[in-house]
Amino acid sequence: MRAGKITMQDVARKAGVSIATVSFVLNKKSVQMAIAPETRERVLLAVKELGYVPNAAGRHLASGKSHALAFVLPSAVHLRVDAFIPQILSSLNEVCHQNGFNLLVYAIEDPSRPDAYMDMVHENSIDGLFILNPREDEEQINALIDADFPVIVGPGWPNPKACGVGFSNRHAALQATEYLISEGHRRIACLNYGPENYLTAASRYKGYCEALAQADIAVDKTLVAWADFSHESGYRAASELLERADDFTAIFAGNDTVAIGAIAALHDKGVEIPRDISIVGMDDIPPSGFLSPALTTIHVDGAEYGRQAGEMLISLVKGTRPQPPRVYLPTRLVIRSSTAAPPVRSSALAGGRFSGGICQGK
Amino acid sequence: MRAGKITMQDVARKAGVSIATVSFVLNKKSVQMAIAPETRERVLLAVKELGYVPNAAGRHLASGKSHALAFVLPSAVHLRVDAFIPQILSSLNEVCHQNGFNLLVYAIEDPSRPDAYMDMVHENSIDGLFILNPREDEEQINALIDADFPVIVGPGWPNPKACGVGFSNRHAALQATEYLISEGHRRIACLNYGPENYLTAASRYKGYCEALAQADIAVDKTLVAWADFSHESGYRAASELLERADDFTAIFAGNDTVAIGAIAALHDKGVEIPRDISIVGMDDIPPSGFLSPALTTIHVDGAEYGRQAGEMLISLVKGTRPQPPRVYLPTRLVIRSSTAAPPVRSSALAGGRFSGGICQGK
DNA sequence: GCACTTTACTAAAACGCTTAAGTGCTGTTA
DNA sequence: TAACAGCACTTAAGCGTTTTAGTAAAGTGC
Repeated sequence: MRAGKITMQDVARKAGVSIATVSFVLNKKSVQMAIAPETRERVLLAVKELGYVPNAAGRHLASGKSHALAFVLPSAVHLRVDAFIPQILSSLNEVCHQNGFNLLVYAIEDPSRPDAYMDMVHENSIDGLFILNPREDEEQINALIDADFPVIVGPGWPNPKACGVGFSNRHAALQATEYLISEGHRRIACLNYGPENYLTAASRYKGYCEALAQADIAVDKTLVAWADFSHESGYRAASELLERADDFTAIFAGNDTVAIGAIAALHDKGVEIPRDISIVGMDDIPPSGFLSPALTTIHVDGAEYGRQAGEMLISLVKGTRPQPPRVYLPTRLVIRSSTAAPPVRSSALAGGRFSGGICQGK
Repeated sequence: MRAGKITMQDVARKAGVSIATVSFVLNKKSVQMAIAPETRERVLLAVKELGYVPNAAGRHLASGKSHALAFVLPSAVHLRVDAFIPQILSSLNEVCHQNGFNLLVYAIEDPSRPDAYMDMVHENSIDGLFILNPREDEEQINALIDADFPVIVGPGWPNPKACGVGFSNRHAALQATEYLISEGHRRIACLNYGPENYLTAASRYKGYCEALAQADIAVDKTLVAWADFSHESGYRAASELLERADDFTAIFAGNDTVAIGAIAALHDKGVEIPRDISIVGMDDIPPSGFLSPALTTIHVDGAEYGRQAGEMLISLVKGTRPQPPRVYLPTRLVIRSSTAAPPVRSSALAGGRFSGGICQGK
């Protein structure tokens, strides 16, 4: 890169000490080695005057630590369209850099090689892994966890040694669907996001079914549609739903992104929201409060998600098991104006765009 | 991490060759060293049988190459709320991994240390840098470019040696504003995104001014508002605009994100879009086509943006100056339903300044 | 004042790879 | 047949750190 590379050797020479001393001064944490204050100052001065910056590769090789963490996403498409992810990424970025870690992003593109990111582990390019929404069949993940490689997964991951952050997708979907039921809806469609083998999507579907079961409503498969991650797919799935059935009064959407697509579809078909059909989403992505109608949804704090994941992972990398090892973030219902009682009874219920109105704790 | 680390030494022993031979076999590009096919097979077999994966730190130290590229964002807030960025990130992710590079993300959080990412360069943690929307006053960037460190900036970067991808913000804003003018609007408000010293926001503002000038319309500062990056700020700025003036018939929004906020504000004030006020955004983020009304905007291919930036950067890292070194991506106007001709009024026929305010209420 | 700990350092061995320079070969050419 | 070139390797010198083991000098206990 730059012509005259400054190494520890240069600093040592300038300060009149050995490179070991420079190293000890720079890694102050190493208390086992006493350094005279006067020497320390001399070294620090030399560092400043020469503009020395430690070389990452040398440090990496000698210490075995890369000072890098990876954020693994289950799908590149998901990253491209879902506004929930950038919030996680943004706070993860903050936590990492504040703690001196670099942040690698790895979005899986090739579904036939879902664990290609493992190379980063085997190459020793990273010190830890935060895997968003892993599929349960990834045996490699358990191998890593069992080998004490720092990994953060979801809190429901079926390995007692695992550490995780997240929220209960099942419970959140239950909350959303229960709310629709409490408003008087009985014919509630379900618009899933992501393929059926996508664990979070499946959990949300499970929550939907559970809510219906609690209210003694049978799940009607003609009211269940599977979108993928995009707005387009939400639009398409909602259109299909409207063609298949004309008697549902509400839609539970697996996330806000497909909900936005669905709203557009309903709008184009002349359906008025919430007068004719109510819709509730999930995630409370940034635009949700600014739609017309503003979207009723389940709020999850994406920034907190990223922050906690980052902090847990860093603690794991430093050798401390985070306490508690599994964190379920609270989710809360935010009632805005995309939901109301079904057509038979008319009632207006709307919340503000910013506050989101009524909160129902978890 | 894993207990029994396999090194080149192990592979060499197993194949009955020296570690240099293993290295030459693995880095097939190095044609300068001839290897007998039979030996090559033996080495490859040993690699496979032992499950050898090269160690990133060793390779990095010896070669001076980190095999990592960094994507630098000017603001963490921008990342958090702007849906345009994930599209760039997603395709950048793809290009990087296909070419054997890791992708680091660095969003600047602390505006007082805007060049903190430079540490990654000086530490030699990265082989190249893609800086999205850098501020022109970052002298460090020119220092890097002059020192032949691989950097991709915007195509308008004022350094003849610089390589860049992007699109003309000025021209795109011009396109958008010209369209409003061609529809008959004369009183056009401008809702900038980002602070005034944010280069892209300033360029878009410039394009707006230019379009007005071409049509002999004076820029009226009471019709110019500065939001930041978020939907909220767009909402607030549009509200202020409505309070300050009641005679504008269109809004040019600096990006779709603030446009979404503005639409919500107009909606809440009882303004109907596009009947009372037209609005045009910029970027064509994924939800824009699914809003009600669907947003007229300037389309930019975010995925192509990321892909080209990635490819150019990789070519630079490999020592080849990309041809052409500066790419302006096309932008095109996408007309949806948030724009129309201004409300018909007698004074509209006269042209010039309007005396009568338009009916904005109901 | 002798053995001892403590203090403040240094020497040098890793860490795992790349790569320039060298080493025997066999085959070719003058 | 000597000189040389090409082939298929190996040797070994780094790359820039960290860290263990060691050492000289000063301090402490009795």
